[in-house]
Amino acid sequence: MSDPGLACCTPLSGTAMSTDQAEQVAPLLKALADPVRLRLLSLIASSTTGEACVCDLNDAFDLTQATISHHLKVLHSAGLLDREKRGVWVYYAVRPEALAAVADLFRAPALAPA
Amino acid sequence: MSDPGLACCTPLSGTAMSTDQAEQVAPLLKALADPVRLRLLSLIASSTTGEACVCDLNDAFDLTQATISHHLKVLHSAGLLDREKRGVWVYYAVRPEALAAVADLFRAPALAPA
DNA sequence: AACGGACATCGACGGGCGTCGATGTGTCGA
DNA sequence: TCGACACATCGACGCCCGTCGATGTCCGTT
Repeated sequence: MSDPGLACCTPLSGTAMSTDQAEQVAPLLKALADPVRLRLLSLIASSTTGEACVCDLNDAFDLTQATISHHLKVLHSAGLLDREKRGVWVYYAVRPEALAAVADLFRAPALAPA
Repeated sequence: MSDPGLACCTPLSGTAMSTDQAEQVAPLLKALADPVRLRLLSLIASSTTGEACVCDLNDAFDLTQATISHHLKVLHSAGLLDREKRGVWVYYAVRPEALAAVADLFRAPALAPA
């Protein structure tokens, strides 16, 4: 053998993302990686008051109320949405810090070097 | 009934993400929403030459070569990685434009209004 | 107290995804 | 030419995820 393990190695400088970091960030991106949840987030963020109640969001999709509720729960559990119950209705609002954290992810040197 | 359909509506201003947009962006985020693929991207981006061959990446994980190859294919198919074969080895390099596009997503007014 | 509406939760179903071992393809060296 | 290596592809398996209908919980109204 010609010991090929030596020839191809460009040693990968040290500032790469750790396994723990990756496993911490992936769920956040997984929560965003769904067209329905993206539109939900967008609808809430683009509302005049910065928040929206479930009944509004429900009408924007051809999906069951149970499904919308599930998606909102995913976004809320991921820390992307705030949830506030007022009377009979429940209002969701985006958490700008969470979105900013995601945006910074792709400008951090480990992922966007130049 | 008190016609509750009228009371809770905060009309959702017009600049929300369309269904087509959401279905176009979701696959990109889905490609990123995996801890292994995040680390792969990070390892490649943080290498001194800006690229890495599969044999290097393979050693960084406790996964089969087939699995790493699969993840690299996903990232490549999503337009996040460039692929170049040189001799026996295959080198992958990040496409900064694709990452920038993702970063801009979360600074666009539809998702990050303030 | 009783009814109805808003939203969450539950259980189930189907499809997609991550992982694997095995095999195929291309390249280099002996 | 033959063998070894780097990497891709191919089924196959198990599991998670999106969706649904049905049901539960809370609140306001009458």
